[in-house]
Amino acid sequence: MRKRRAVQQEVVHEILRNSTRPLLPADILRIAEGLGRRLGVATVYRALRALAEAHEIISVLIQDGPPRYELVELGHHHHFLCQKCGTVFDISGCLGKELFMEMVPDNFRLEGHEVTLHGLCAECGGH
Amino acid sequence: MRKRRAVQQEVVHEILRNSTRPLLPADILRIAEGLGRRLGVATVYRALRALAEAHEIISVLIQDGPPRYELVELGHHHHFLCQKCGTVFDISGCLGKELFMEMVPDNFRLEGHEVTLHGLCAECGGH
DNA sequence: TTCATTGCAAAGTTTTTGCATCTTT
DNA sequence: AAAGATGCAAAAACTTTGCAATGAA
Repeated sequence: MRKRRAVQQEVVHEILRNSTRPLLPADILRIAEGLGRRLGVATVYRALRALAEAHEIISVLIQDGPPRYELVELGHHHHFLCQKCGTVFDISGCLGKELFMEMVPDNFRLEGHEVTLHGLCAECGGH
Repeated sequence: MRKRRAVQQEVVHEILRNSTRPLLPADILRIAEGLGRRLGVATVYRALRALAEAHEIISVLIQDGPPRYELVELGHHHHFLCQKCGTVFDISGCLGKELFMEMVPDNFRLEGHEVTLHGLCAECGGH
């Protein structure tokens, strides 16, 4: 595995490491700014692409929005989008790959799955 | 419900109706071209937005690509992305909302869910 | 005629790339 | 010095908007 010496790439990685939810490139820029680290947009996108290729992060696609990124080391989990406040929550726990096997057409090979739930979070009046 | 008189919007709707999988705006342009119907890009995007607002179509987000669109009338189902050829297949059948209930944090309200499977399709060597 | 729809081109967003400069080894 | 990382600005990809022309009622 390649060593990641690059200073700014490390900043991106660290920001993702300190987040409890998937982040947008713009979030990363903003957070870096707050930390006093100035990042160029290009650097953020390049770092995200490099990290994604190294399988250290994955992109999370949520309805009607650009991709967000989070660490692979968080492990397999899913997401919940609050339709009111727009927050994306990490959901721990997974029903298991086996369950999805039966959905796959014959002769297809299932490599993975993603589940995105949506509704209202507790804050926004879930109950 | 508003009547959709617009000719070109109807073309977009018809193209979606005749598709067995979710389409990209670019797919729609290309197919329309093949049908001898010339559509402006703007018209396609406007039609898609109008149809989406009328809840006649939904957007389907797949890893690493812009949104694709398909008819709501296809009913609740999920998708399979072939990682080799990039085709997105409609998967009939759903495990049922109940299964996902247990994944939702307390006090959240679950409104819906999406499942995206990925792997290899039969053509690409699933087995 | 009147008003919504359409196409084209301009403008907006978001992401990528070219290139000169700066770092790290 | 060599190789790679970075920032900036230009370019590219994708989507939306302004506006004059068109088409349906």
